[in-house]
Amino acid sequence: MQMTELRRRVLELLWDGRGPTSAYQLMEAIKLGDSRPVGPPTVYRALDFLMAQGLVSKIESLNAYVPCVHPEREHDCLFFICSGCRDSIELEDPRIGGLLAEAAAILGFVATRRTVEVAGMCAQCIEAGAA
Amino acid sequence: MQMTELRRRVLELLWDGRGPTSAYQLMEAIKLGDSRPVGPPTVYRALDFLMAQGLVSKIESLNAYVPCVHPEREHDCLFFICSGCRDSIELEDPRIGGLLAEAAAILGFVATRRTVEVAGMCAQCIEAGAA
DNA sequence: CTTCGTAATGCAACGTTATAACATTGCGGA
DNA sequence: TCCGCAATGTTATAACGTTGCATTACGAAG
Repeated sequence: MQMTELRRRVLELLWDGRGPTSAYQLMEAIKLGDSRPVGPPTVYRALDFLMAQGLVSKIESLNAYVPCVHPEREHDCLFFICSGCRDSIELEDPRIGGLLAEAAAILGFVATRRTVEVAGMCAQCIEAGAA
Repeated sequence: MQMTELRRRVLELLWDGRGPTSAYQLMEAIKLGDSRPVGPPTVYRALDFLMAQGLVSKIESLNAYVPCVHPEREHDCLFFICSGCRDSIELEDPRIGGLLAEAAAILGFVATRRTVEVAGMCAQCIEAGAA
């Protein structure tokens, strides 16, 4: 048993949402959207599942969640988070993963998860003159 | 007016603590240590100040705080966080900053803050057989 | 086609992290 | 002296996340 209605719904909401979405925003959207409201544990379980599948990532510095752009590939996500439009841009750069792996190797550290986030302002928001 | 008694106290507690320390742990330590208890805003304000000075970093994936190892230099912190001993190792690798700057430049993104965290297990904990 | 095991969800309560809004204190300079 | 501002105190509340246990749904073994 895997991709259920609820989990699909959460994933759709993440795709529809503009930018990183918090678990409580998802709860709210579910309550408003279809009928049946759900509690925090339900949403967090769905998110855990989706993250385990590599379909969703958590933006740690926002406590919010985004769909991954390349669910099919092994992903090594790298996020640029704009404080103007509140949206995030996901990139991939294998070189960063390489450097982190190298540093880990020197330390004898076995890595299981990575978080790489850059906060700032995107080109459009700068253009638009958001100070 | 700058480094006050309270702020110094918080910084000392971070240095004394083993590994990343949460704001509420700091509050607790202050309450136990000297006399006067403080509220959450006070601790968060002290942490904000210390982070602005580059003396402290927040580990976003733990919602906890650590003193920076090289407060004097421009720092581009990179953390390895061990799930065994709950401690973190701070490194510097200008090449990672370089790659992030390069990616930002391509996007036209102006970066103001970076978060690079690797979760996993450190050499000692692996040695000690922590599964 | 029933029974059983397990994955998934529902639900209530609680724990943890962080901020808002406003009052108070203390110290330096006009 | 009195004003102004940085820092802190205080209260309440918002936001994020988890524990523990009950219930439902569904597929496989008998």
